Amino acid sequence: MGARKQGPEFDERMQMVLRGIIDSYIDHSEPVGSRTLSRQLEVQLSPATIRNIMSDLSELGFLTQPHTSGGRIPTDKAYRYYVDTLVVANQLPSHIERHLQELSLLGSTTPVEALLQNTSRVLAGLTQFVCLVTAPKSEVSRLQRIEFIKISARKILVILVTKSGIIRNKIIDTPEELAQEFLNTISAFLNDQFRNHSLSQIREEILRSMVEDKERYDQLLAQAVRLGKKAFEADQPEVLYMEGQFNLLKNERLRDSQSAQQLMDAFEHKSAIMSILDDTLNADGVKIFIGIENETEGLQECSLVTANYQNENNILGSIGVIGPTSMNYQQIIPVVDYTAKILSKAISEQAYD
Amino acid sequence: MGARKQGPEFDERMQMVLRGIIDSYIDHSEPVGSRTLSRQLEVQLSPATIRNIMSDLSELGFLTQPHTSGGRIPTDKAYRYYVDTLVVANQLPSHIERHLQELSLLGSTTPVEALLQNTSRVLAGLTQFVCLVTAPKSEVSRLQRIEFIKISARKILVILVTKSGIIRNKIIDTPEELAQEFLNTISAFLNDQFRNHSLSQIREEILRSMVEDKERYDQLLAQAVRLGKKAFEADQPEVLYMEGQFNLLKNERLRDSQSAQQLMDAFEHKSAIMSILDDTLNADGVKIFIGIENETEGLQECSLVTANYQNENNILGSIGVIGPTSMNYQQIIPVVDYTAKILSKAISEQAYD
DNA sequence: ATTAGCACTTTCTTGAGATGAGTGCTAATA
DNA sequence: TATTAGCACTCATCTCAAGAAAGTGCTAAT
Repeated sequence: MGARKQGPEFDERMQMVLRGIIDSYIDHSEPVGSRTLSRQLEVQLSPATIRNIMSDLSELGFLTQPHTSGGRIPTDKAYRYYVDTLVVANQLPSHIERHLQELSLLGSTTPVEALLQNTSRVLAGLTQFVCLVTAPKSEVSRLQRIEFIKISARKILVILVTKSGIIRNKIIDTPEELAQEFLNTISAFLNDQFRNHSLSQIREEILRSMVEDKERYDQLLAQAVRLGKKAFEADQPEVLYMEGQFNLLKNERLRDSQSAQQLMDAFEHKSAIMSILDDTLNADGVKIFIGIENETEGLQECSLVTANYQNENNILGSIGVIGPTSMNYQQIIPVVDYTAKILSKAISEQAYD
Repeated sequence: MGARKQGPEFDERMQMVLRGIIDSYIDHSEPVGSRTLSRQLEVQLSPATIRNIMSDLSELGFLTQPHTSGGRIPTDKAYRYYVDTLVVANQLPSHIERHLQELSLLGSTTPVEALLQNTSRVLAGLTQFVCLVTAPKSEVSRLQRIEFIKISARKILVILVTKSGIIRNKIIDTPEELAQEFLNTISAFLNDQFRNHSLSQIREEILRSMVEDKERYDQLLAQAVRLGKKAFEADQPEVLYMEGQFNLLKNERLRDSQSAQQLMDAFEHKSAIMSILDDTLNADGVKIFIGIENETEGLQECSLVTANYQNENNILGSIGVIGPTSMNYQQIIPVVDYTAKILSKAISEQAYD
């Protein structure tokens, strides 16, 4: 004991053992013991040696023992190390690639909403986990067209089309009746003024002009700004497509009533999940959250693998997969990555110019 | 034996016992035996007598025994008899009534879609079962307004607003570029022609005029019919709002992996469930499907309680609750009934005139 | 017609081995 | 000095038997 300076050192053989344990646990979902591992490893190591190494790994916090005997399982820290340095992402199997490419064949009249939902569904089916897709953020979506349609005396339907292909409907009340003619003038004005601006930008500009131009309003401008304000108000919650919640119930580990309940509760709080995804929006490539790294209650026995999708101009939203921490990262990572790329491509082609 | 003519007769006491068993089973979800029941029943009957009656009820197909001993449970037939003749629907508890009334306070700018989804969510929360709400059938929905918006050279956004408040967006391709001016003329024409007609009616009329007027088309009419055909085509699947799928997992009986899996599979096939709901559209009041009466695979250990909602003119769609066959019908029936009425009221107020 | 009594079933629970996989430690080995 | 064999020990799981609880059908008494 006194000979060592600061706990066991982390050499190559330790890596091998750790990788072996994680691989085995990912495959079989069962604690792995020294004897079993000794048989599986390519390098010849006796169970006793492996036990020593395992003991060191436990001390370093990479392994735990569910029971005093009965093998060890990787900790979240181990998975983190695994995905950061050990894992080499697999080649994407061709049948999966083909499957995903169908998404991009959906045809140009498919609404973006359907495209997103389909992506979510396909990805959930392929991974057999829970799949998430956020709709393009209205923050960055640029205005393609806005239109007002009078549907009754004091109700106006607002149609808002963004460059990224999102179509939003909204009904607004007006204090007095406005003629359709007049509405057309206003929408023409707004289109002219704000086309290609991002929605959040537009909101700001409208607010600003309400303050600045307060006195020198003419009738039209006043109405335009007033309607515009209502029309662009971000009062609808952002949309999150979620599919395959039931897949997780197939997982033994997560099925005991307590975890299951927690999970389902977590899924009901879409806003919490959405905010995690939003936090990844500036990151590039695939990002992974393992176990306790997820702050959301109920997801702490799960891992989340996310990636962003984008058009030529902006990062629009993100996709994600939630599965057990012992998911097969080697497979999932390239699948998520590729899906994001396919979706980016599809949504770019969809965009209106 | 020889004395009785055709099996046991069904007298009042038998009814009492049957009701007692069902009530008890609904409460505790556990097979009920003669001794237990004897203690619970108001009328004094010895366990032995009850055993005799139970034996008769078994013979008549109202009870089964999961094991040779260990009490009996009601069959689907028993539940059917129960809801048909024994059950007296409870008064709606006031806290539930209050809860539901909030739905009608959602304000007139709430899109109908949000109203439906909210209804589904609230009902799922109240019942702790799965709740379904179908969107108003396009068959019966009457046209309020149609509008074409050109969003790129060969793409047109169709906005279709129905009297019942549904707003549908759709993108159609056109072979040649059409000016917005021209589109306005066409939508004016279509609005004039078809306002207040039901969508299915419109579809028919368009098809008819395509055949009849084949030669004497003028340019405008031809385009109007062509665009109208695409715009009114029923190519989007009808929408079904489903909430609370996870609630069923709380139910012991349905949680074993097999049933759970089947259930989840059933929920994935929304179209099948939708068609059940559609079949109830001409029925009045609350309708109940018990266990094997559900033809849909996977729902055969569940009961479905449905009711329709409507506006002044038409039955629009239906709502439903799916729970275990041993659900508390006395409570659920009035809840579903009342919810349908609230929804009818809310949606009528929403309608555009 | 109803009920008490009784023998018999069946499930569930409990506790006592037996089994198997794994562990830590020590001493022997290369 | 690093590795390995050996050994005693731990723990979860399986099996089995025995007993308790609850229920059933049948028969005979009321």
